[in-house]
Amino acid sequence: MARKTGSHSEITGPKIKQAALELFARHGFAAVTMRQIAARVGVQAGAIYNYTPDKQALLFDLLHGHMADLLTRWAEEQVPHDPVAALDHFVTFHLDFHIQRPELVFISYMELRNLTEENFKAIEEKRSRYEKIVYDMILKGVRSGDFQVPDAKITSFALIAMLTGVVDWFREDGRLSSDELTRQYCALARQTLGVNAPA
Amino acid sequence: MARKTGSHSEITGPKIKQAALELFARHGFAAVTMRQIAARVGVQAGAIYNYTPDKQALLFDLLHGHMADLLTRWAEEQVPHDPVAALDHFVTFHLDFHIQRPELVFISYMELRNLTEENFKAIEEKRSRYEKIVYDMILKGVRSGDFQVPDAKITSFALIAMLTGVVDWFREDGRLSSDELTRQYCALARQTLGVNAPA
DNA sequence: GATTGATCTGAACGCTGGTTCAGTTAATAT
DNA sequence: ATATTAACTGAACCAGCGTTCAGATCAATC
Repeated sequence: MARKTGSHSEITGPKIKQAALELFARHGFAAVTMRQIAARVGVQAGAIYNYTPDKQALLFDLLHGHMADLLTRWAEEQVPHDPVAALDHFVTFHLDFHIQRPELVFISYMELRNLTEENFKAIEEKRSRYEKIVYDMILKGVRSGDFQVPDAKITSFALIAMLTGVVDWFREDGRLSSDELTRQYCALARQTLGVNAPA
Repeated sequence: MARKTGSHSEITGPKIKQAALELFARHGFAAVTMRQIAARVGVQAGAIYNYTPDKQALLFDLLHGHMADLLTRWAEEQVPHDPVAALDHFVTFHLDFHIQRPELVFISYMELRNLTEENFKAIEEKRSRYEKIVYDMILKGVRSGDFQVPDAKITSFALIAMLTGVVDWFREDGRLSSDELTRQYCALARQTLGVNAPA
């Protein structure tokens, strides 16, 4: 046997990415073998190398695509000028985007150390760009007097951490709908940033 | 050659744990080999098996010890009755404890999936106990009217995430001292929990 | 200073890992 | 129908894995 009936690169390629994503998320990059990925696609291990130069590239493509997607989507957003409205908008966007891709979020945090140095830098650069967006947003609100925080930098980290941490426990079929979740977190974020805080 | 000069189990044992901790934190459990751990201790791989039955136990001991330590320390704390003071006290304790053990915190989150099911349950049980402490603290403050939050459960997750996230970026030799950090986060946590929020 | 037990070496075991590639088959174009 | 190309198999390669263990050496005791 060799080529399978109905085999197509437009099919197999994405299938491999998806299989790799799921397995990396569940067991971790280092613990997953090329043969496991292949088995999930229904193919032999060697076939994967028609689609990726090596295992490392498989991981990098996932992470890089994720970050690129995040930045592109944000760039397409129409951000309100009012700082409080902008905060709500960001919280909604961030939760929405991350909740839809729990596995990618997971491995983007967990598997950074399994990247080569060069690949790591590429991801880190994009991550910093995103963090700067949050930082700038907070700074703007602080300057306008809408936000009141002990330290803008710390608060930006804290905000991202508390938002992104949602993927650790949120389930679509759980107690809260994603709409409710967003509403709750908008309120929580406002409090954290000291909206309406006593002067 | 066989036994090394100056070899002692009281020395080698802890050294192995420490080496495993550092390497697991840096490269991930699955990516670290017994030979790497041994090399760092200055010993052959076989010698490790005088101190641990296998690699899995090495990981579990680290995680289990960490969680046990956390719960024990907290049990020794004298928690104030006033909800706001209790919050400050918790934030201080949590940051302090976690900042002193960044590697353990790291692997306690990252390497859970590399535990056997049985070992995982043991850790998870302790983790839940800790989360319940936070949840109860928040609930108490909400009932007394000192805190105002959209949802106590969500807020407990958000609080833990934003506090624990500190180990991702905090460095002892950075811009902030750990004292300043604690102060900032106490203020931030108060805001997040809606202390002094308008009714 | 001889004996004994704790501590470690060094080599080996069986297995599995990522990766390669010559060969085979399905799809496509002629 | 035939030729060509794209997709995949299956087997192999070798390095490295966790783990074991007989034997060597040091430290402690008497």
